[in-house]
Amino acid sequence: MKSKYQEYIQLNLTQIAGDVLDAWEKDNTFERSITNREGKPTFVFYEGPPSANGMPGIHHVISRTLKDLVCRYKTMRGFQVKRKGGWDTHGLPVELGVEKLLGITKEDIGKKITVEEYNATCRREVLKFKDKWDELTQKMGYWVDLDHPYITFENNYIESLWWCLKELYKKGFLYESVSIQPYSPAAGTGLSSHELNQPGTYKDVKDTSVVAMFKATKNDRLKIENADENIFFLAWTTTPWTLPSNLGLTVGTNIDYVLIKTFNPYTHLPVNVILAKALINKYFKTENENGDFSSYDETAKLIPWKILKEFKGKELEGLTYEQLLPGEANTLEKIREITPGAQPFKVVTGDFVTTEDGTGIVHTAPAFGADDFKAGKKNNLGILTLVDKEGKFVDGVGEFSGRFVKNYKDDPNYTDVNVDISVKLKKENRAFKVEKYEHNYPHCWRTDKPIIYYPLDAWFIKTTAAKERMIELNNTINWKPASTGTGRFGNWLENMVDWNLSRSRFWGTPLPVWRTRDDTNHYSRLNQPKIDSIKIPSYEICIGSKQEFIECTREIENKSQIFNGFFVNIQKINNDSNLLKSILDKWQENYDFEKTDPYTYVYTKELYNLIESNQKITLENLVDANLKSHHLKEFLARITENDLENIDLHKPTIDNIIFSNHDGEILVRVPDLIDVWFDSGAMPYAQWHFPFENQEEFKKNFPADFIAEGVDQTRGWFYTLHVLAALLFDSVAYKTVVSNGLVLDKNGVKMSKRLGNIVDPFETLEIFGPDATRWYLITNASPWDSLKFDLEGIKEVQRKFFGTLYNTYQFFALYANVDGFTFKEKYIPVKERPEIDQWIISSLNSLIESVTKNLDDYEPTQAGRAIEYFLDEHLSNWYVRLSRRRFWKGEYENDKICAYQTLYECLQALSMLIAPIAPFFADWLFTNLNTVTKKLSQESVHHTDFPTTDSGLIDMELEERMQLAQDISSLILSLRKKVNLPGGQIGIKVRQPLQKVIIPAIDDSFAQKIKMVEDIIKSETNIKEVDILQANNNFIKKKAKANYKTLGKKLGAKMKWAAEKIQQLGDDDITRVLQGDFILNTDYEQKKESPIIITAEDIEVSTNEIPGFEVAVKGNLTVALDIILTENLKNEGFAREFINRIQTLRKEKNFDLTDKIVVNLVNDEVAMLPINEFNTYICAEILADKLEFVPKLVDGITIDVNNHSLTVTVTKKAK
RNA sequence: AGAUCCGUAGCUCAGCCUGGUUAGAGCACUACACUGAUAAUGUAGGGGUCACCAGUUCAAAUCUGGUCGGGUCUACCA
Repeated sequence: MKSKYQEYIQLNLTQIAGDVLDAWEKDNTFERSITNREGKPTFVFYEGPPSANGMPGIHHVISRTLKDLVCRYKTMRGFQVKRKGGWDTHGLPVELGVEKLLGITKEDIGKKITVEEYNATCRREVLKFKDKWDELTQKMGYWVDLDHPYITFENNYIESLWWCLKELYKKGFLYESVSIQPYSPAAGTGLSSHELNQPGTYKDVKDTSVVAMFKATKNDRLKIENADENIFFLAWTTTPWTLPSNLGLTVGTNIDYVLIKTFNPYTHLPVNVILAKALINKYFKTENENGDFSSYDETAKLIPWKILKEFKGKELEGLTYEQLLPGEANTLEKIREITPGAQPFKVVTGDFVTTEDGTGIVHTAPAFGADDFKAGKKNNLGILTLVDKEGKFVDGVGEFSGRFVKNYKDDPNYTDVNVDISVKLKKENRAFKVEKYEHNYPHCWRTDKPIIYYPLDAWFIKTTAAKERMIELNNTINWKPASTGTGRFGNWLENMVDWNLSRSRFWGTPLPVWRTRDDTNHYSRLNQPKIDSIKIPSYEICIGSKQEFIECTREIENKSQIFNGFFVNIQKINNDSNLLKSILDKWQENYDFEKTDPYTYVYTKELYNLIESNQKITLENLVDANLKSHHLKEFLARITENDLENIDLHKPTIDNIIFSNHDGEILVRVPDLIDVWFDSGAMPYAQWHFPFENQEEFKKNFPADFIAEGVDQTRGWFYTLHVLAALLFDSVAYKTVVSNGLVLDKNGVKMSKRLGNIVDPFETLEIFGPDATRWYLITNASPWDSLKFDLEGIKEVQRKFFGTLYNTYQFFALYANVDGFTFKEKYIPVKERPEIDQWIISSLNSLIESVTKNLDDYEPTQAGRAIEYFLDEHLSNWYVRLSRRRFWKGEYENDKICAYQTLYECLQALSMLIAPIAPFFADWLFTNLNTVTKKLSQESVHHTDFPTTDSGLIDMELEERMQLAQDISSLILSLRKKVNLPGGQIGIKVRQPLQKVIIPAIDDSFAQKIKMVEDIIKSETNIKEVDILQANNNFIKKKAKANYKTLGKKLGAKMKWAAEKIQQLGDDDITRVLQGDFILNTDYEQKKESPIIITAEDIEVSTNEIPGFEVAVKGNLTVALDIILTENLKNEGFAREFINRIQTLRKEKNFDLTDKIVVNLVNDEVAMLPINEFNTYICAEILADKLEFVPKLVDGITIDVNNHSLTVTVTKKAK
């Protein structure tokens, strides 16, 4: 045990952190903080996995500080808080990084580089910066288990994901469907929403837009005089290339439409058009309404128009129209070939229609828009995809066939087909307005070409099936801030769509669905999408575990079917193509595929071709050719138990696994991978390899009590966690979620590598230390507000908060070491200590209460600010300042011990209170204190219990009194500064004692309060007496002010008048108001008004005038200072000034605090009187044994006391 | 385009929920003081159209509606 408190020369936060970190590592402090709490209730925290293929930034420090502080706090509150780390390792960012590294594009994968090599690179690259992350984690003091993290690419992890998927599959929540997705014809690939949200993808472009005229077919409902013929629906589009694929027009049910008689501005033919009433102004000039039709010709500038009729959208529903751009490829027959029974070319209703743009009638091409697709499906419009995957028109679209809808090939001679379409429509009297339109349109970030929306096959999770339940569950979640939960997240849930799960990529969790060749698949290869959703082909299995590779059982048509798993040796097939050929030959002998099975025929022929031309054969080729497992037995190996351990569940290994059913039909895996968000959303289960292992562990750790991430995860991780918990376990995944805001640079701009305004977290931690950095991040702004990160702010925290705390400790250590205080004396009950001790302990307990409440509420900013306030305003600037003398004066007896015990308690409590936010400094402070006193058995502050409030020690009245003392002292000091002395001198130094201060009391209790703190005021301001003027004196003048709150309610409009009146009330009137009723409008009878009666509660009384004194006022507090300096006071002032000079000399000479000294002065008339008069006092202050005047001094030093020179010697007395 | 957060002193933020009197802190700046905690501290000063507009009200930084600016998320935009 040390007997002395460690003292330091200078505060070095970085060094403290380093030392403490070493100690933590040596003592396994983190591990023990968890094992210590074995058997205690658990507090469950989930770590959102970061991706380690990028460097950590300062913004990671904030969310991790937040997570860490909550976990540390809960640990100190007695919970066991396990924190498993994790790594997000799949996904696009990783793939893109690797592609950049290898200098390849997606198309090269499988060609220039094998999938195997590619994935191996991803696996290697993904944890590239793991060391850096681990370093950051440690240096910033983030306690998380780095030794047993979950890693999303590990087999066990993937297996759990598969279990989840199979559960969803069994419930019918996992389905395949065609959907309209962003697609880049230039790159030949679909794009994820993530890719679409890369910076710079949305660009303002000018496109040719056209308002097309769809001619209505004759119909009774449209039978209108003079308008039976030539009725057109106007519909606007910015993508004229979608017009040949048009199959419907969508109107809004409740939108008002009008039928207008006018002329086509291009052809000048009389037409009647239908559009939304709200949009008339867009196409017609008001002044031309009901213009002259008869004189109109093509030279006329003004086009007359008039409204013939109005409809609601509902009334238009079901009307039909003539196809706009008929061709061979889009005849009704063709449409019905693809979508049997389709009823296209009619008006339907949809809630997505607005009157913001266009005409209020939406041109609907189901293949090229998600809304269109939905509308098409709902109304049986059919589907037409007259543009192929390269982005050009297919055959049979007349003169447009073969033309690219945008310039995808960088053809210098490209002419815009959209313009040509518009021209054609103009000529045919089918265009009402053609113009360039500037809008924001997404582009493929890789090729910089505009994307199109295109139907693609995809797998979905049917989140919409549980929408209501998910909203219900969300309402039980504690969101910080609440608005994110109800707003951003709640809204998102309300507008939920099914989760598009599939990704056509290479590095990710494979979708574990195997199926037989089915003809619908061929559809898509023939460039037509499947329309039937949720259609399960006859043989399809979803694999939920590795075990099922050996054998998977599935109920099909009420029969249990067994599927066996095999490895396919593709290499052998390719090496031994003769063997394959002979198998094919033998099989073909017995069948005439050309007649019985045209698909098999086509694909068998293709397979022969491949063999003959010595090209690579894939598994797909074999399955297409309809080969069965018994045909291929030479190339297959049954999967056994022994294999299971080593199967890599990634591509391409997994794609070489097939299943066969009892007929030998082969099932191959569908090519998709799953969205990486599924990886992270399933971490509650997958991190434990649930349900294959750790079932108990899982139960104890689900759902989470708390998670926290950036607000950008709201629709990312927070959403996927929520979806999976709701669908799989009908539960929330987390009870509290804190979403923190962004970290911006000091100018409020988002940090990005591009702008070079990134703050390096390592450098920051190195320079300022982790504690100051964490404290700054937490207290500067609420976690959910975006934070303008400024290093100056950390500096301020360092100096102001940690500097002050360090100084306070240093002060304590200095004197405690002198006096040998080690808390060995009996504990003195707080109630028996001096009032100032009781006060600071009361404040401390109030602080504990507030910190606890705020941390329980996940409001760390408030907690931190409360601690700052306490330390600065209460402990340092008041308690220590006022108590200073108690520490260094007098004997080591009761009062001094009280002071030590009190300050010690405050420091110890502070070390605990700040422990969650500033873990290193807290432990440093705690250990410095505790190694000497051994008050607590724990070796680390993080193993202690968080302080609890002792409400018996809180004395609100005392705290109020002390506040009063502080305010009064502050007023007196300001008066001292202000007063003018006769000699022209401004201000009186605090060292110069003054006789008295006068404080008028509004009432008796106020007087009583001041009385109780008068000693403090006297010593703090160096004043001899405090004169309290009782309430009922005649000396002071009262002033009244209206209480707007109470009076406002009573008086309303008369308030202003009353306020002025009250302002003017004299002393007597005020007294009467205070004593009872008072009528403000004395002339109410004359004016026939009702009397305005005011009572004590309606006015606030203050005194701001004391005749003959200079006064200072703050609120209802007034002080007046007596500034007359008597000889006696002057002498004392002189003595104190002299003390100050000697003390400075002591310090300059580096004497110890306890050194006794001898002081000699050269005889001096001026100094003689005061110094002799206060000799004893001076000696006590400066620790002098002797203070004498002598005639002459050798080596004397000249000092200046109140503008008077003195020669002195100060010598240390031999011990 | 929708949702959401933000806009108060040169800077960082309180105050807004629950309307009320002269809108507060800290930093920075200036001056003066204090001093055995001293790279600390105190006092004073300058510095604000509380983004803008309208409304409700006796009274608006605060409540309501809108506009503008900034951030973020989401998006399928005809």
